[in-house]
Amino acid sequence: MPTTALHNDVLDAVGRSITSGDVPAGAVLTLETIGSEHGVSRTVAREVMRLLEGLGLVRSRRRVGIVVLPMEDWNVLDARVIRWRLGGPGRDAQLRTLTELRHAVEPLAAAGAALHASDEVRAELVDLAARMRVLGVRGDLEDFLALDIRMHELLLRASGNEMFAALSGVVAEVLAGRTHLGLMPPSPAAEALDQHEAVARAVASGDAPAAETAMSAIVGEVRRALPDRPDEEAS
Amino acid sequence: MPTTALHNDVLDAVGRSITSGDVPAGAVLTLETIGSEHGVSRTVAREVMRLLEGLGLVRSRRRVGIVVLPMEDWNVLDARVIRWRLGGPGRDAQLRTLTELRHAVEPLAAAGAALHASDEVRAELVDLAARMRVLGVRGDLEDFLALDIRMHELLLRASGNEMFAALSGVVAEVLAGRTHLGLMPPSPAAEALDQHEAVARAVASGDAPAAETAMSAIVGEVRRALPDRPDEEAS
DNA sequence: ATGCCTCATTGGTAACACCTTTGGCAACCC
DNA sequence: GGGTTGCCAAAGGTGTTACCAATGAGGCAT
Repeated sequence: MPTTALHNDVLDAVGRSITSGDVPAGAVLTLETIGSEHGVSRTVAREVMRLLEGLGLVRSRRRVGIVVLPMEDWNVLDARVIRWRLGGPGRDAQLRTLTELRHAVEPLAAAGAALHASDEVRAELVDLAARMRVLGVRGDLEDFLALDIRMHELLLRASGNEMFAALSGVVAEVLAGRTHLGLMPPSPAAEALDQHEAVARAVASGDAPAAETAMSAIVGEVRRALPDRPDEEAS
Repeated sequence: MPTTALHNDVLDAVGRSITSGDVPAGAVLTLETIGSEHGVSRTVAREVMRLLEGLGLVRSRRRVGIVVLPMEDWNVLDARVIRWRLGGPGRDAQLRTLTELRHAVEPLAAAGAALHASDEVRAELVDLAARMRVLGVRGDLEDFLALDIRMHELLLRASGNEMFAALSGVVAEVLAGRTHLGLMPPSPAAEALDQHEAVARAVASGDAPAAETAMSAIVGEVRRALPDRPDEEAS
């Protein structure tokens, strides 16, 4: 809860209604309707609108109102937009594109971590991988998830690239969404546990290429486990 | 020019002063100072502050004011933040991290384009690569840049992943920054021209792995050409 | 068609009341 | 005396209302 509840509530409500497609592109809102719809004054409706404009969801034009923009204009990399879309009807497609993004970024981030991580981080990664194995074989999905998130976050933050680090929240949300949506097997695949340990070992020993390939295997596996896109070649 | 000039001017000014480190983390502003500093009312100062808050640059707290946040909290993937940082003193480091991001994303995007691009896009890519060779050997950097940007933008947009597509503006800015900052040889390397043609051919023929490796070569080459990282924080 | 007018709606300002938090100050207890 | 507690006042964001300016879409008249 960064700011006050008021703005966030209205922002969330309007943002969700747009990203869900409930209010389609081309639709026109006015400050008046936004305000009265949510019981706030025109001033805060304007601030909310500014935020939405900053996210590329709408564009305000004089005399006409606040027009909803098509998806091409959205800041789809923004954490709020991602969260809204993950909560809406496009959830599956969103998970797919995010997983592809992970596939692009996380291997390189792991390689970077192998080069730049502090000794503390290297040690924690090894520890995390070991504990993940324990929880994994036990089938304790919820606690496993927490460690999984922690591990990926650590790697991204230690990558030496703040662009990658900025994606750690997104990755966390993808991981959480995956297990809470029942897209995980009852107990993580042994291969996944192996690969997590491989990444931790590679980072700990500063072997960037090994970290990259191991991480690539992790994400690639997940990607394959996801519902295939309609027109993609059947694997 | 998304919104009105007024907001953008103030937003740019304050955003730049923060991202440049001119106003350090922990510094405290007030709506009053922002407003009077830039000759605007408190209301628009508040809207600007909300935007900055949305970008993770500041956080407003009652009774204390608007505190500048450390870089870890910034939305470094936002186009505005990137633009500000590219114009500031951290430009070189920013170019490095962005190039790493390109290295992560563009090969996968090219592979995606090989699978999903329309026939028109495939044809345009081949045409672009051919014209790039002509301009490249001629040493016409400015026109070459335009085609280069167009080609990368096309690939990202055709990748079938809106996350990748959302990065096309960023890539364009990196490419432009690179040539305008004199980081390009007087005439593009022959190998780069070859690889661009290879990408175009691979996408045209639907060969995703070839497109991926060729694009990886393009970005990897650029990455190597960049000044090696100067041990992070050397002022 | 062309040009002008109207008016809805955003852009921007000002003044106000409210609420939260901070920091000081004093009282109080050990 | 020193530290804890409690109260108070001011600072500054939060939210509202009222008001006017600018603008551009659509209609109307020529």
